This record gives sequence, C-alpha cells and structure tokens, in this order.
Amino acid sequence: MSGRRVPVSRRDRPAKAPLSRAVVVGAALAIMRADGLEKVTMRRLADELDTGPASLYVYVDNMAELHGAILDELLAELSFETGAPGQWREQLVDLLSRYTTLLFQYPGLARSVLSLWPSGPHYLRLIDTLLGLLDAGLVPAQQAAWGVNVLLQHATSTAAEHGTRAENKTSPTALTTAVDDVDAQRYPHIARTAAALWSGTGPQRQQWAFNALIDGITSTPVPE
Amino acid sequence: MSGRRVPVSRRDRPAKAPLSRAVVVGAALAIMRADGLEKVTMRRLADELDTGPASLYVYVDNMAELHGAILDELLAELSFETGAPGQWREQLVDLLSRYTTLLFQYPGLARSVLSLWPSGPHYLRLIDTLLGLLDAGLVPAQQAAWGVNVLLQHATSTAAEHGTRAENKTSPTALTTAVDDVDAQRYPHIARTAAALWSGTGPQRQQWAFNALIDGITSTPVPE
DNA sequence: ACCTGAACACCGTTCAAGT
DNA sequence: ACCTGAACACCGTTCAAGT
Repeated sequence: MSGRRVPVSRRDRPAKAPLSRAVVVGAALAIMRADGLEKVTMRRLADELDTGPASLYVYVDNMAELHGAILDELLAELSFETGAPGQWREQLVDLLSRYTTLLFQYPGLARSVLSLWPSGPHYLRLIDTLLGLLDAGLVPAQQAAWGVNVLLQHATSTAAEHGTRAENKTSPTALTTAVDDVDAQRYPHIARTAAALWSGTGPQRQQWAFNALIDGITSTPVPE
Repeated sequence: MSGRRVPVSRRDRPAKAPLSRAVVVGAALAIMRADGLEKVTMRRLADELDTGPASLYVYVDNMAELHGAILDELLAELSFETGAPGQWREQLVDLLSRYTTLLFQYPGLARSVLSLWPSGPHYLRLIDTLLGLLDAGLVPAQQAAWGVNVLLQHATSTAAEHGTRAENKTSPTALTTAVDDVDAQRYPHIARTAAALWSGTGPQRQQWAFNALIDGITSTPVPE
C-alpha cells in the first residue's frame, strides 16, 4: 500500500476518451451533480478523465471560466417554452422560478456565477426569452433592459443565499436568536416587525419578490 | 537561508499583544483593507498576530464566521443618521447606496456575506434603520419586512457582481462581443434591445434599481 | 482552560520537457 | 501543436501535547 504511485486504476477504466472542451465540461457537470461544486476541482476532474490537472488548461482558461461553462450546460435542461400568449407576467414568474429552482441545488455555482457575466448560448436564450416576455407586457425597452439584470441578479443571489447544499451552515436561527435577545429599546423597528420578518414560506416570499420586482420595473421610468 | 525555522522576526515586532476576538477581527479587517479579502487567510492572520493558525480557532469558529465578523466591523463606519424628516425615500436610497459603495470595495466579502445571515450589531442597526424608513413611508409592515431582505440582497449582490477588485476578471466585454456576433435571428430581443442593455453608468442604473425595488415593495401587497 | 506544533488532506496554476 | 510530470506556492482545520 505504500510504494510508488502506480496508476493501476487507469487500466480498469473503459478506455481513455479523447479529451475536448465538451468532455471536460460534461465531466465537471457530472461531478457537481454527484458531489456538489466544491468537489469539482481540477485534480478531481483530471482524475476522472485519466489525465493530469495541467492538461485541463488546454480546454478551459481557469476555474471561473469553467464555472461559467458548467452553468450554461446546466441551463440546457431549462425549458424556454413560454406557453399560451396573453399571460406574460405569469410566464415571466414561472421561468424565473424554474431558473431559481435549478440553481437552488447548486448554491456554490450561483455564488460563482454572480461574479461572472455569463455569455453561453443557453444563458443568452434565457435573457432573450425574458426580454420577449417583458416586451409582450408592453414594458418600455429601456426599463426591460435594466430590469432583466435586476431579475436575474435577484434569482441568482437568492439561490446563492438560501441554497440547499450542506455548505450552507449558518441558519436564520442565529439572527432569530440575536433579535429575540435584543432589547426592543435598541432595535425598536426589528422588535416591532419581528413576526413579519420570519413569516411565510420560501416559495411564498419568492413569488412575492418576483412580483414586486416586476411591478417596480414596469412602473419606474428610466430618467432622461 | 536554509536551516530550521527560527522565528527571529517575532523578536523584531513591537510586543506580542494579548489575543482576543476583537484583536483577531481587527487584524483581519486590516489585512482586507490593505490586500483584499483573498489575503485574509488563517495563516497570514496568524503570522500577523505572532501565533499559529490553530490558535485563531479559540476566537473564531471558521472562515465563514470570521467573514461575518469582518462585515460587522466594516459596517461600523457606516453612518445611520437619517437626516431631515419627510424624505424617507431619498434617505432610504442614500443609506442603501452608501452600504453598496462600502461593499463595492470588497466584492469577495459581499460574495461571502451573501450566504451568511449576518447578525452583528451594526448589521442589525442597518436593518432597523431600513425598517424605520419604510415605516416612515407608511409601507405596510409585512411588505417592509420582506422588502428589507430584497433591498439588502440586491445591494450585496450588486457589490459581489460588479466589485472593484482585481479578482473580477470577466468583463461585460465578453457578453457584448457574444451578442454583437450573434445573429439577430437567434436572439431577436437581445438584438433589438442591445443599445439599452449596456446603456447608463453604474450609479445611474443603481439609482434606478433601488427606486424600482422600492416602488415594487410599496405597491405589491403580500397575499392573504 | 488556554494555546499551539505539526500534521492531514488537500488546493489552482505554471512550465520545462516530452511526443 | 498538443499534452503532462512535477513542482511552486499555497490553503482550512484538527488534534495530541504542552502549560
């Protein structure tokens, strides 16, 4: 069990598939689905592909760029069907909810994506569809353009914040306790609003938030 | 220059200050201000404090918890003065803008904070002040309670997304190019809206976004 | 109780050298 | 041109052992 590193396991594998960007990204997505984004390391990925970590840099620039590629691959499973016409608002909320639900499973990816400007085909399709729905709702183009960013940023950061994986340790309990213990003197408005702050289920709050965002976007003109 | 690790440097330093949580967090904040959050590692922090990394775990639970503490320390420099009465909306936008500007300098911290539920005294003060301003604007308590979360999440994720540090490599250029090259056939709404998508300065878009959010929060009733 | 040396179990990325 | 072994320069966290 000691001794030199003998790559015996490599012989046990199917047959070394030729590498390509698609194969690398696909393997990365598979690892993320199985074990979470935190296990998608260059070393683990290389192992899975029967090569060394250095080889991956032929196909991806770096970790951040790989995360962007994983996102786009993940978005392939999102349906962009906008269904029956005349209900642009419901369709908008539905699409945003499905995008959020998808990212909810991978909060680490959401966190990473937040500091990227994704530009993959599926992400562009998402933006395009959202713009189309806002247009169907007769939202002025300038508000729609800025609004799409607000909507996607909200969806992504919601996934990053409340995501479902074990990584997410700190619970709202800490805040709840902190505020319970606090004298109403010091934080009177928190004390007064306490019940409302923790009320509602995740989906209820999310539904409300999307609707509030859409309301604001449609009703707030861009200056000038 | 080879040889054993002789901690000569420790003798050169002022005098080993007694450790405490406050000293640890203060040193962490100082490193972040000087070199960015990515340099705030347990090892660097320990070095700075003339001790080993293991010793820090007497005062902080782990990295995530330390980030929460750094945030609260950073928020100490935020002024919560709400100025003249009768202009709750302007004061709300002003406070949110100042919070965003502060976090803008430390996008890594913003990213980290997004998956925390901060509960430090300065963060609670911020929440309390925001709730007070919404109350002054006669916003129903339930909408205000849910709305504060939306506002803070937007501010924090904006800082995480567009932050100013070098870490942030991917520029909107990638997207701009991607969309310029795209045939208007495939993404008609993006092509149609292209000019509007990249228009405006950061502050203009931020100002608009905060106002749209506030509009939505004030005008969208919570169901039931 | 408080503190820490040393280890455990990893990282991303680069680059000289091979084919 | 494409690929990679090996190294560089680090990480967070734990724990047995000291005081």
